[in-house]
Amino acid sequence: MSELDDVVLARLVASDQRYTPARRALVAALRCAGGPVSIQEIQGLTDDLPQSSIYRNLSVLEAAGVVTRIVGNYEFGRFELAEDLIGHHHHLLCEECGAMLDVTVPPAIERQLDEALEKLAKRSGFTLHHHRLDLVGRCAQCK
Amino acid sequence: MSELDDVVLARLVASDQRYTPARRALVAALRCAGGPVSIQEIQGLTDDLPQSSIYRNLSVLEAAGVVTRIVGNYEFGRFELAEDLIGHHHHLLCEECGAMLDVTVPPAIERQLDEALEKLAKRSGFTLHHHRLDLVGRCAQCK
DNA sequence: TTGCTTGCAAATGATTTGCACTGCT
DNA sequence: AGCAGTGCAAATCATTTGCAAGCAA
Repeated sequence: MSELDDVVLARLVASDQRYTPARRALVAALRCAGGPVSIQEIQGLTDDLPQSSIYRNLSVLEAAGVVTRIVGNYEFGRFELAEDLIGHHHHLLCEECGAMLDVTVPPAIERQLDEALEKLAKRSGFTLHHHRLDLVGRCAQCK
Repeated sequence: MSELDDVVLARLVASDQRYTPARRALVAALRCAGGPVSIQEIQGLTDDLPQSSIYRNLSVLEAAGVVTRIVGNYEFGRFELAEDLIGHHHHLLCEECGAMLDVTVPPAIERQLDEALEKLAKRSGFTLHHHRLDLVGRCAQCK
């Protein structure tokens, strides 16, 4: 049981939830993925959990703040571990095959961006919680 | 008939499509909206076009390069005029009410960002086409 | 007339939910 | 025993599509 598991367990307990085998399998699958994964990919990574269980347990994990659900371009939903577990990052999104990969922007850029966005948001009376940045293009395989 | 209509007409013709009243109504609705709008909002903005016509015509307009389809946070799809028609911009996204508003980032920031992202993309063997930046938070009304 | 467009209703596909059952505690 | 978690199948919701009728070139 790794450090990550400890944190996950703590958050589930805080939400009055158990850390069941199915949930462990989901967290393990998300951890080894290099980016947000779809339900189908999760089914491949785990031993064929039924879809409904995947959806239901991902909802529980999301409510506990362990998992984040995002949506790619068109397609369906994708899931990843929460940013405070794996660090702030962004995504490379392949227009050809729909793959999504994690990518980290240099802190200097990130900082400048945050400052600029904060000003912009304020100008619109907007309370900024966070930003989302995707790099859209074509991945190495689809070139 | 405005300048925008001329461009739209030209692109539709280039796609072997007509600029019908329904399509004009859609373009007009998208033009007066201050950001990407949902199908429901479009239904409110136009004189109750049937959903299927809205979807079908938006597809035609998207194929002609006039309209871009994006997807908000969870919810459903949203549509806006193509960036080359209304200019490069980003979105303010309200977590509370789901509203999406256009926002423009200062060119200086935009330029630095582009350079940094281009380097990052190259490092992953990725061909960068464009980027997408959303400011997520709470809008003035939902504060 | 010929073919694109329309509008309804039915089909699709991702996601959610009802319900009976299993397995912890 | 009591309650949360499971898995199937049915329901839901946005979106797409088939098809018959309308309209424009």
